[in-house]
Amino acid sequence: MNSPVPTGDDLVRVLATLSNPHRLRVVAALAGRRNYVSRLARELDISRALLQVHLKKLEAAGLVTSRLELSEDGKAMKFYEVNAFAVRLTPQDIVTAVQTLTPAGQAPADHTNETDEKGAT
Amino acid sequence: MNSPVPTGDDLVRVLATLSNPHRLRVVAALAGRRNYVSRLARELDISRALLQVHLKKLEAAGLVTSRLELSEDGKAMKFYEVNAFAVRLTPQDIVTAVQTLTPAGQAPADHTNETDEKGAT
DNA sequence: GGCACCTGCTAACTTTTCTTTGCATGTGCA
DNA sequence: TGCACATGCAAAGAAAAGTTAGCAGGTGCC
Repeated sequence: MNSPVPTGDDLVRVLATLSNPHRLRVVAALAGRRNYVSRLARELDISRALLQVHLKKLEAAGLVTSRLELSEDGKAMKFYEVNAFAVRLTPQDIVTAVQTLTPAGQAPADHTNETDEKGAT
Repeated sequence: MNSPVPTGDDLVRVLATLSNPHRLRVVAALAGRRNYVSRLARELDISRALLQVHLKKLEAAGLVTSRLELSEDGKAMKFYEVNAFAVRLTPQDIVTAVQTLTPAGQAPADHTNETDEKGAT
């Protein structure tokens, strides 16, 4: 894990991710039961391509997790499930979060491909 | 008030509003003490025009309130203060919120100019 | 082989959001 | 009058996000 306590940048990322109706619906759908991409797309009635993009964002924000599995008949299926999370948003929480916000103008670190680096700095 | 319980659309609006570093900083700054536009702009070191746009969004989302006041020396100053709010975000909360989401493709009602309509429907 | 499933990618387009620039108004004061 | 400080707004450009369309690959089965 990166940091046990979410930084301001993390918060921004999570909020940005959840501020989209499609993604909200995806999370809600997965909260019931895990599902694989094609089926979820049919159930939500959106294109698979579109769903894939949203799922990637959700995963990048750490809100869902994917797992590639092989069904009995040998087909590759990517299952997604929601991670447990709980964000509280009050003015005071924001005061705290802002303290760990990357200063304007700088890139807030890319959490896209981060398995688990352990730097010895 | 419109509805005591925030609808899914409200949630999306709030999250979209708070998913911006500038606006997060504004909320944090106002959480300490209320302030007027020009001064706040100087303190946050952003242009007044930019701040104004962000403040409008925050107000539209119901997160801050503005009040035009006249200083002792007669100058008009617009003070902003944060409203108390508390949003909880868990998968389960999202399941609930999604139930009151405007179906895709439709306009989610414009809360921009809403003083306090009381419809007799 | 042809069809029905599954995944993954990207180029291109549309839409939304963000930000700057510039000008308008008003006050008080030297 | 000219300067400092306050507000407000809109046009226009730049950047980011959302969406579609089309292609690739793979498996199993009739």
